Amino acid sequence: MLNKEVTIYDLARQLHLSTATVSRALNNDPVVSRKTRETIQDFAEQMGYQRNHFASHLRTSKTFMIGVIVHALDSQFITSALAGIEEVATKEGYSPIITHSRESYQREVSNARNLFHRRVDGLIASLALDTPDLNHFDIYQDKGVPVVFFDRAEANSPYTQVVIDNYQCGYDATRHLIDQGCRNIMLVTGSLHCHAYAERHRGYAAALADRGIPYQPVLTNDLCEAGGIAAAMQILDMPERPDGLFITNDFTAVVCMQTLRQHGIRIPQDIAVVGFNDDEVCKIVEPNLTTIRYPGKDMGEVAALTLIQHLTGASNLSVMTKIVLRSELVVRASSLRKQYLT
Amino acid sequence: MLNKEVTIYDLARQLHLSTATVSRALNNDPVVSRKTRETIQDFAEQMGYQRNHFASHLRTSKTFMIGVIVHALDSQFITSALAGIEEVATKEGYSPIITHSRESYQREVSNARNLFHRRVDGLIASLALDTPDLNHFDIYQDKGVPVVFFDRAEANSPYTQVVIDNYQCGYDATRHLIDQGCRNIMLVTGSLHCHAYAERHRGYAAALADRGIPYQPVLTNDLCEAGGIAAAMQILDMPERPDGLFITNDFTAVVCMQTLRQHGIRIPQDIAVVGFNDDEVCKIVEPNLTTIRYPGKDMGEVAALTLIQHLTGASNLSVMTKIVLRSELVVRASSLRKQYLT
DNA sequence: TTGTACGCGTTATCAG
DNA sequence: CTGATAACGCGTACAA
Repeated sequence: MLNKEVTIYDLARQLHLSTATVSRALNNDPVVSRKTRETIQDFAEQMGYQRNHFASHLRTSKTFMIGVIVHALDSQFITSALAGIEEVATKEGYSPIITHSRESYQREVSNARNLFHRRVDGLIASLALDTPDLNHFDIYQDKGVPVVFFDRAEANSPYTQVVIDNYQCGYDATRHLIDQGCRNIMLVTGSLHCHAYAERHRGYAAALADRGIPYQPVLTNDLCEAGGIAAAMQILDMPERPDGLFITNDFTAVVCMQTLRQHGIRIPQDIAVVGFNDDEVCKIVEPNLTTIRYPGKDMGEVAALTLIQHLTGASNLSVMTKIVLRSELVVRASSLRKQYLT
Repeated sequence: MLNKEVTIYDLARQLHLSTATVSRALNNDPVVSRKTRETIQDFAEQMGYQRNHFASHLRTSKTFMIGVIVHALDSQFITSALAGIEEVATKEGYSPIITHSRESYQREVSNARNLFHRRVDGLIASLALDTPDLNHFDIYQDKGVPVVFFDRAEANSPYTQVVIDNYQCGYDATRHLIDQGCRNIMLVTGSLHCHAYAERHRGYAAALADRGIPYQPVLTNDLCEAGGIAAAMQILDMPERPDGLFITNDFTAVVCMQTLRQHGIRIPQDIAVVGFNDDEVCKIVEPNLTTIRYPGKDMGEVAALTLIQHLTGASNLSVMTKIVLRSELVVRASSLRKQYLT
């Protein structure tokens, strides 16, 4: 149990070499003769030597840890992104420390501090809904620890962001509904203080304006199960119901759609629906949900790779302000209303 | 950018005290006079001092990091468990390092090594499907680093496990199908080498035996989307189709069910279906899926709490071999076949 | 190509 | 109650 750890001292002593040589050999420093290097490496292996990262990092101040802050864990998009981050990071010899703000600015701040405390080499973050500013990342900026935002980022910040073109997505989704004959299209989305949602909203409004279609007041809510039901109930209560819905979250869209159907609304004949993310549930719900494909895994991979390449000096984050990934409209039955029009 | 870190030396020098006193004060050691302690703490705060965990842990060999190995990230059950782990760990001052074996024994081994390397204070793990033994955890055992398994654990191991009663779940699900008039019940599940699946299978067989119903050959597959489709196709090809299906994964069950329906099978009239996990999709698919509720978040919380209490000495893992959480059958439309029987 | 010796920031031991 | 000092294990000038 309390087996003393094997250290480079032990190796050095038993091999009648100096710790310096051992250290160099273990780091594969070519300055050490190939033969000596191999002898040392083999012996280390055999002795069950394991580098003590703490001592090592105390010297080098590199931790090979990457901090991650996500705003949620119950979203398929986010967990895909995490899978991407984990995969790339592990391959490159970094370990991600994942924290979770649960959409709380306060927890986001404390996570940021905590990770900084732990001396992560870099940070990947997606903002909480109510995050008003980026001041809690100043410590990173000040100390030159790179930060990459993904998904939820602020518009103008000195940090690199990996995102999709939310404006275009909003435009495309809305345009598609218009093309399907909708003239009274309602947007159900998250807080417009969040830049991503604001952009989708801007795209929505632009698509309407381009066709001279009147703008509808927007419904904002938490985009959870309750939000979907609430949206449906509000729509049912409206004197003049919309004929198209663009809901910027698949799960909420699905719940909303089902609630509407339970009250006799036909999808897509009465109301066409478009979601956002392309979660698996889109292909399960009846009718299958039209949505925007949002490549979570790719986004995680790109964010991690970008950060790590910066850390290894292979590239430089400061020249890149924004990386935009491909996203696209995926048309399924829930929005194909045109065929039913007389 | 290259602001030199504030260290206890800086504090000591400026306060005309020794580093020993400063260190003690920062750890709130009551041996230091209250007044001195406060002076030091205030000054540290004001100077923006931050403890260097690496130096500290080099001395104490405590890292306040918990390793986590999961077999998947694309499962709602697992991400709920992760949320539970993250929440408890953070509250207790620990940071989880999450790794992902993607159902690969090899990656599980390398994750285990890597986390051990990083000197985590403890480990929480759920095994990959094809993990043949627990030898890769011997290093933890040898060094006295506690390990807790959850969800996927081995039957007889010296490690504490947090699980549900998979035998009982299998029994209850099967019994329910029998009660609904099914007499030809097929089990679709993951590899029976995995203890959890083996237990569900044992429960299934026992329920059949108790009622003298013939046992059906079991269909095992990867319990993914393709697995659901494959299972459906096999069933469609059978000369004598089952009238009940117990599929030990909701998503697979849903896909299977939909494929069957596309081929004219009525659910539950022709075939009643029961899933496993109680993912959100159960309430979205038509008909709603009967399933076993598997409390992911609770399981994560319990696993983390158990581990941390052991670490803090508040309890002792070695006396607990197994913690069984509550699980239950949730009946929905997909299995209510009795009403249709003449 | 290898060795010597010091420093990284803390905590622990011992002595005051 | 406080101080001096030796570890902890590693990496790296500098010297040989």
